[in-house]
Amino acid sequence: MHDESAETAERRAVGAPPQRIGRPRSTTADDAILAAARALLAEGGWAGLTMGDVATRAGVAKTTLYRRWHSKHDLAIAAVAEMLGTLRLPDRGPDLRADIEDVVRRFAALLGRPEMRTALMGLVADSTSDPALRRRIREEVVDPQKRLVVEGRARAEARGEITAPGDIDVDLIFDVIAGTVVQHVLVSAEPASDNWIQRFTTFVATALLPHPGQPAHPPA
Amino acid sequence: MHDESAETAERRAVGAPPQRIGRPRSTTADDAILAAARALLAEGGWAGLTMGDVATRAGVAKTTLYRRWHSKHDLAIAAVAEMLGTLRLPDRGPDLRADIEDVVRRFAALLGRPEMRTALMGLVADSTSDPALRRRIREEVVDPQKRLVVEGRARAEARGEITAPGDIDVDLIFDVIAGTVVQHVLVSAEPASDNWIQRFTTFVATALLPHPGQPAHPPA
Amino acid sequence: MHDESAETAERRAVGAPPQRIGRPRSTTADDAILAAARALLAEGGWAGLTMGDVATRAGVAKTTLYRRWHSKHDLAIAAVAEMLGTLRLPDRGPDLRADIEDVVRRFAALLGRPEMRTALMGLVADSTSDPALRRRIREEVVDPQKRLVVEGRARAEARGEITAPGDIDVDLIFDVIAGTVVQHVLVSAEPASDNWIQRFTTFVATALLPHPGQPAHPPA
Amino acid sequence: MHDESAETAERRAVGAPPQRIGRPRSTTADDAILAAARALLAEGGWAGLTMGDVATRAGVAKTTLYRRWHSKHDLAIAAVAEMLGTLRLPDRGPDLRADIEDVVRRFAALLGRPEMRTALMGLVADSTSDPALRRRIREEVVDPQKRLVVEGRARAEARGEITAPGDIDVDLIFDVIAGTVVQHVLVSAEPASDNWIQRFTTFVATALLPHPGQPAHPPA
DNA sequence: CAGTAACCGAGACGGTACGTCACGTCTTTCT
DNA sequence: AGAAAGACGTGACGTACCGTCTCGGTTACTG
Repeated sequence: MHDESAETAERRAVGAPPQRIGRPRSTTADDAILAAARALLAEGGWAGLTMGDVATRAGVAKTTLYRRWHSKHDLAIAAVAEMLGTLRLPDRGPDLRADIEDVVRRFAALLGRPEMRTALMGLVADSTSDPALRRRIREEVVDPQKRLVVEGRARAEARGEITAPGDIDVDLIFDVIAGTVVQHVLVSAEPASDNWIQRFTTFVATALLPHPGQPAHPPA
Repeated sequence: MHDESAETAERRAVGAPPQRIGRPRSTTADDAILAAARALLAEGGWAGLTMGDVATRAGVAKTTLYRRWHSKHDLAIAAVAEMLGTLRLPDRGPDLRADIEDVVRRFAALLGRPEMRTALMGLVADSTSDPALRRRIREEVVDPQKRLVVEGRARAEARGEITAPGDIDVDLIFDVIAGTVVQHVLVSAEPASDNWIQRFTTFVATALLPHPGQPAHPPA
Repeated sequence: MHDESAETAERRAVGAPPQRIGRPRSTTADDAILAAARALLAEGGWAGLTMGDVATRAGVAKTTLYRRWHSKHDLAIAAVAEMLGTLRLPDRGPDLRADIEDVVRRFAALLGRPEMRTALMGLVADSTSDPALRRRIREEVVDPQKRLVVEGRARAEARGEITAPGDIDVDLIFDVIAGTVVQHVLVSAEPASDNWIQRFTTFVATALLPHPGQPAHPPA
Repeated sequence: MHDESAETAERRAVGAPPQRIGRPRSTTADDAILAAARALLAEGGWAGLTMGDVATRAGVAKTTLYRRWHSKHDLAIAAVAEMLGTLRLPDRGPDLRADIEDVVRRFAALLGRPEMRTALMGLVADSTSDPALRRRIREEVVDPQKRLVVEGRARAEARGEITAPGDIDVDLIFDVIAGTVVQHVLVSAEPASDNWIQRFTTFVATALLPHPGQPAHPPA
């Protein structure tokens, strides 16, 4: 996302000259820009995210914007990544099912925010014919979230719910959860009700822990 | 998709006068336009689908194009719907697992075509901030495919694999299959290998038919 | 203006078969079309004269319209010529000055009608880069009006106001009167008030009959 | 014609800061655009004046063009006004007749240029149904040329050819000269030959200075 | 009285220009 | 050297009108 400023932060951290020559970049601009971008995404969708409008609303020149992010895609990735970075598992969960339910609920809530779903789908759409963009999205947006599945697996193992880590296929579980929630919320366009979350959680938990005595589905 | 001509086709089906007054629309233009649209989608992605280019490549005036479809969205929906309409279950499947595997494989193959994934994601992206578009996509593109799940359930019941139709939640199963395949192929950007298809099929089948004696996952 | 029908009329006049084979043209359509054309010119100016709108308002198909006039220009010429054909000198005038004043007044009144000035200027504008159109306008619209000057000269000679016809240069007088009125009404955009008509008439009459004792201009 | 830049020029003239912030407008673009507009008018008439073609030929983007002039009309007015601004009376004329003859000759020469007559008539035509446009044409194109008549009258008075300024009605004389030349050159479509100029000059001079001893018309 | 030729309405068709908008770059002055 | 301002080239948008064409159907004269 950021290019030079990330580089700058790194240099600063290792003790290199902390200040490049010339006027330093405004520290407040970044936040103002991202906030403006999110607001415009929420209001006008992917097409409403206009570089000119972002600059105007952030009280910043277009030049400043492009100095930090090279394109609309870069800016959108930055905005999305920041929001996704806030996803967390709860501190304590009684069992795997509760952890699954929790992550489904949190992810669905995130997709309920218009700026999130708009940016995410806009990026995915453009990435279908742009391998470089697709790679960046995967690396900076998608893959970091797999930590949730990895952590859930570790907890399940610690609790003794599963015996071998191989019993849980992280990539597959992640695709099932993320894909299904996106499909339900954005394509089927139905709200992620408590009932739906219960049904989906049961579905996933049954696939992972197929205890025979458990009912397959709760009543809808 | 079509507006007036769809209405016409319907009228024709019920036996009303099949020919409206005035010069009839060119019968070849529709196919040429849809073919051109698909070609451009495959070559240039969602942004490459330009009304002017579609018209040029189809050997047709832009006005002709707009006479049939009111917008780029309408055109894309028509192109997508036509491609999706070809999805079929195989004539005979030995069991539910084979039917699941088959539909996953076919859907993944369809998403492997660039014109398909490009149009589908472009539409979904734009629909995130356009409820009317979202509704049309759901009605004309998504919902018709649920027939595959309904038919699979009917077969499973006929075979005695499930005892009550309520054991299979059509909407949920559909969202799981469609969402997961899309996420895997388009977002995670990994090919739908045979191995992956097997693992995912096992996952779904286990959730639906949680026989205790069956291993949860085949070796990756 | 009309092409085939003019030819038909000619044939009829010389006694040739008065009726071509096939269905004869609707006799009411011509008037309806010209009336519609004039109405649209008056309402929307030159740009408001749309072949499609003319057809719609006349309750006629565009085909019918183009069968009679080959282009928008042809149609406008027909509409203008019909209106100009109504210009007449009064039956009796006491002297040359009165005849001049009268023709100025009538021509100014005609140019006061929006459909007239709109069509006339639209045609002249397009004719500046279209010699064929310019020739047709001159022959069918402009030159026929010179009869007014010729007739005025004949009357003046009959009255003894001038001794030789060469004293009055028909083409020049026509250009002075027509051009000045157009310039005043359409370009300078001032109304052709009685006072202005008097001043202009005096100007022309003075140039033609330069009696020394007469004041050059009445008080404005 | 120009909107903001005209305002800027004015500010600059009174000594205010001559440079607004931001990138200044290209100084060469204006001339290139007006030259391209004149060339296209000369080649293709009023219909040949296409905003897209002007931009292409001027080596400029269409947006640049619309940033300076809001419409085809604005652009044409600018082009015409610039050409008309070059009209001058000769430094010294022996008498009123020579001044009249000179201005007629110069104006006829100007109308002989296709870009001039095309733009002028195109504007006048469109102005017949657009009062705002008509007003702008009068103010920016027509009225400034009345200075020629005013100056000619001042000279005639200085020479003693006329005793009172009221003997020459500026507006009327202007309409007569401008209107007649336009009518002759553009509508009657005859060249402004020396002979015609002499005859018309005599006509005007006779009306203004009706000396009895002078022959009314030279031999044609 | 059937043919037939030209008419009529409706409207689709290829083409061309319109004026607007967003992108991402460039060019200026100021800090 | 960063920042604000805004002009710049590019290219797509969806609309409107032109003049042509292609239908089904309607008159009249003609053989």
